[in-house]
Amino acid sequence: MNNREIAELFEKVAYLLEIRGDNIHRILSYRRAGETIRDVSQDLSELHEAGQLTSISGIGKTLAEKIAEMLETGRLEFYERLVVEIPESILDLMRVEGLGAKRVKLFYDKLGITTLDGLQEAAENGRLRELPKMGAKSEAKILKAIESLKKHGDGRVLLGTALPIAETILAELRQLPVVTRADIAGSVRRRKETIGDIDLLVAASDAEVVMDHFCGLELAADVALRGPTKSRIVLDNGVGVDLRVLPSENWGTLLSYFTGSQAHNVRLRELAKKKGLSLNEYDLSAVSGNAPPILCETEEAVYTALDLPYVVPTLREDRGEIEAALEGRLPQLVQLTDMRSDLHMHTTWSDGKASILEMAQTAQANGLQYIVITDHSYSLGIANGLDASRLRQQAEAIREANEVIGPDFEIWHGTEMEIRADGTLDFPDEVLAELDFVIAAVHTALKQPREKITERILGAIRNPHVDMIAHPTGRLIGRRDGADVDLEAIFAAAVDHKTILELNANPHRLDLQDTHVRRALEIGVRIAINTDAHHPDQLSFTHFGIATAQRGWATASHIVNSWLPSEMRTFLMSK
DNA sequence: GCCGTTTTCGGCCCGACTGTTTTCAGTCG
Repeated sequence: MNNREIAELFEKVAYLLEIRGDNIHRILSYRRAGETIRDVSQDLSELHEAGQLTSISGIGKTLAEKIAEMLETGRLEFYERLVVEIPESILDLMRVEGLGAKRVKLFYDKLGITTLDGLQEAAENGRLRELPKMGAKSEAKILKAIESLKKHGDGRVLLGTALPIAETILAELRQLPVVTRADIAGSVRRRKETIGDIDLLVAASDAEVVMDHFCGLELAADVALRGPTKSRIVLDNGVGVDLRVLPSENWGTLLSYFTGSQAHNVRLRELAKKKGLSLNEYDLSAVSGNAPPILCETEEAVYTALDLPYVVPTLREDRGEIEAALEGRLPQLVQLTDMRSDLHMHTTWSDGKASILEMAQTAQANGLQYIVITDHSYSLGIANGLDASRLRQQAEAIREANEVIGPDFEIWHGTEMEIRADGTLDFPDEVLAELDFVIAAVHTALKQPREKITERILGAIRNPHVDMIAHPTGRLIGRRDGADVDLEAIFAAAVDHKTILELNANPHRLDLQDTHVRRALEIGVRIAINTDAHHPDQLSFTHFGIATAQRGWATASHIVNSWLPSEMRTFLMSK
């Protein structure tokens, strides 16, 4: 079993224990273990072999034994015993919004409901309302939630989808005269790669006006709840948007609280507690005595009150940032303004939508100093890939574009060359030698067994002409899992051969992902943040890559795009 | 089930909203 499968099984165990009515803290241990394991970039099997499973925070003796059992046997006896007691299909019911363990258990115990369809039928036939604490309204809500679940799934969307929506709504609310402050909070602010709910905070002299406007937004397909300080609308795509209208004198604690993550908040509260303070969304108050509560108008003030340096939202995941803050070793994270290049983009020569010059001019307007044009190579026929002859014609076109754009900007010539299914490359060394920068990538046969696909990529890394591996796992978030590659081996080889690995900034990819970046940097891999733009507009994807790099604790010195053209040349010469 | 500068026991965050109650349980974040 791999990390993801182990994480999922622990999360299922947590739900089953919850339905069974087990101790809440035991349940949370399993749930947190699942969440933590999703964040671990190293393979659990490696940690197991090294006897280091319990070095993962939240994994103690018992859970380490269970992980070992799953790794060695591919099964978890504890889970198998649980599903004898409670049918596995019941877990589907927990995915219905508004249903938790208590009601799911009630439906099972009293009506024998074990499936989503069974629940829908019972609701349609008015059988749920006969149960204690249930009524017609609850029944209708459940039907609606089932419909939404069947239509939209769990409703997680890409950051690239959620962020523009959040910014649009925020901009509209800011136009209301009563609004004095407005911010995005939650996972959008932390720039998580996928988003469950959009969280917005507003300070206003009249909450009612804001709520009216919010619930009446054209985007709102449905108003899920409406209170004096909190409302929630649901959009056509199934995404929920929560709005809280709150006072501004304690904006710092509010923004901090609603930005999360929950795990980070828990750590902050523990720190507060050790100082004899209680931290909630409203203030920091003394646990005993009658000192007046501390109001924080800024987040900086919250961290200062806890004797911590400010922790930026992209780090707030309880992945060691609290410890680093306490010890004064928070990283100086890479910023958008550090970027001087984009090393991966396409033009009309292959499957891009704009000319070399259009891409270059947009990149220059975005503040870059140089770019590399990297159209596809010929075996990716679907993308109109270039053969050696067209590649040489393109070299001429790039020379011409350089003349037009003038001396303040450089257009380099490169390729995004296929690593074919058999591991061979699309161009021979003598063709690659003519290029300024060579990317190699896999786009096909991503389902190959681990050893085979890993060896394909390792082969490319070992080729002295290959400067970078693009989107190393090939994942498309929510659509396609990445290839089963041995990233540890790839990171080690990338260091040995001075091969750059890409953090692809396209919001569908974000590959390497944040946890991979973190691990790669520990090993000493050089990372590039590139847009892989197929259109000038997509050159603005860089900020998604920056956010992901920050979530991977990257500083400017880790990111090769911070180098001057001359520095990059020197590096490439040294390979 | 985890964890420890209150360390091997006893904590483990807590407030808003809804629907069903007649004072609160369930769910969510």
